[in-house]
Amino acid sequence: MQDAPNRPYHHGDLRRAVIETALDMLREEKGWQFTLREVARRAGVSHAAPYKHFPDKAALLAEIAMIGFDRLRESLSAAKSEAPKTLRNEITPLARAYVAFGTNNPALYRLMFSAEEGKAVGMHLNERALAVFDVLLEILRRGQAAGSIRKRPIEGQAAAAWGLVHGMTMLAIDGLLVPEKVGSAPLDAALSTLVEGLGNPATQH
Amino acid sequence: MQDAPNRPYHHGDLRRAVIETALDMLREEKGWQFTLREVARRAGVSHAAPYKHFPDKAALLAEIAMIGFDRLRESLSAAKSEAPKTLRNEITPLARAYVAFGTNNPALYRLMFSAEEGKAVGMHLNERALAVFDVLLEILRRGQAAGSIRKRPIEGQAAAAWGLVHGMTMLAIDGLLVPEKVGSAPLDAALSTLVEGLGNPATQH
DNA sequence: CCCTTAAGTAGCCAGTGTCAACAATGTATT
DNA sequence: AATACATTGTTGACACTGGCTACTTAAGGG
Repeated sequence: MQDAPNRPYHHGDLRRAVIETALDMLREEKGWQFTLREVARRAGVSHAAPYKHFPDKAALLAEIAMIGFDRLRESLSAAKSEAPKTLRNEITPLARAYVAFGTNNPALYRLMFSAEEGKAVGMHLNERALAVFDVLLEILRRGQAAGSIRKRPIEGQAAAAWGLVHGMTMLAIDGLLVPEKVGSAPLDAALSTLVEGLGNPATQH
Repeated sequence: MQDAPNRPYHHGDLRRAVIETALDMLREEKGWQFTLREVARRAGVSHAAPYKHFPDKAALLAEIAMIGFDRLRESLSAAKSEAPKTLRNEITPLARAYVAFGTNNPALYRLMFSAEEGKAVGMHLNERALAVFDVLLEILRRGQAAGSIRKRPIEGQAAAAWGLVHGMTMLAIDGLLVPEKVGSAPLDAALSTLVEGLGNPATQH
């Protein structure tokens, strides 16, 4: 990662580089220490350079969080297109993709739920975040229409699904899904319980 | 909250006072800013006084987290003794008590899952934390024995229940359970989905 | 009366966000 | 082509915070 010694004075595309570097850092997670100076250091640039592209730290973080939502939505959409078996069983790969995103980008996922000063609410009402939620709502809607999912208010079912995957993601990130407590395949177990809860009992699983 | 002007030089029971103050601070949540100096300030002592009772910040935090587990277990046990209707429906008040604990002590709850350097794992394998989990396991066990809960590996069912309540708690703490996304009574909806997933379909709900 | 304990005071040290002043580079205008 | 200007970097510093550590001072017990 040594910079070329004769790297040009002007980086060329620092804005993007800063964001990329920051995303990398958020993938590593070591202790949620995210400092602007460290970003600059890793980007091979002076500690004040990022200020030419972002007014302050919060602005960079906000932008990155939004990118996080985009990527999460992409992951979910990708997972959705596979496994077209039962509509009802489309929930499982979707949930798996969700948790995988979180465990693969632990600090980024935390940032997206940052809770710093209740700022998270604003982010989650942004259209890019709502688009993620829509992937879930859409599946539930179609499942209900096809009769594979219980007829209940979808927002409530969405709450259950979201709550479960968010919880499992957080527990996984924190390394708390240890066999001593939750057995050897906690995610499998939790997801099948979820599917039983959402699914229409009149249909076979 | 003014200190008596002629407060004695020796506090008398500062250790306990520090812990109490810290617990109060963790109940307020404002931005997860927990500094030793602030604790000392609120306890009305000098910023170095706590060091006579705790080797460092981490030690204080660890002790407080353990107290958190004790209190959570107490809350759950209290909720369990009420509502003795169906065994299966004992899950709901238990879950409600869990989420209530989290929302009432937001920063404390976060601390208990702190994830700082994977330190959370150790805490959660401590007997005082396992005691919390046992409340849940016990109910599931009895429910299975009575036939009101599906016969499945309990650790898996526990994973589902824990994941869901943890997720809902976190979302609630972060203020993300907004009607726009999850409707007006997300917790109710999520819990009934959970109960359907755990419950034995042969039994009426 | 001394000596241990528990408190207070002062300060070090390391980081961090941010800003201001300067330098290099690219771009536009004359 | 030459010069002015705007962009985008660099360097250095400031303010502040927060953990932690000496050293000093009060209180209380043998």
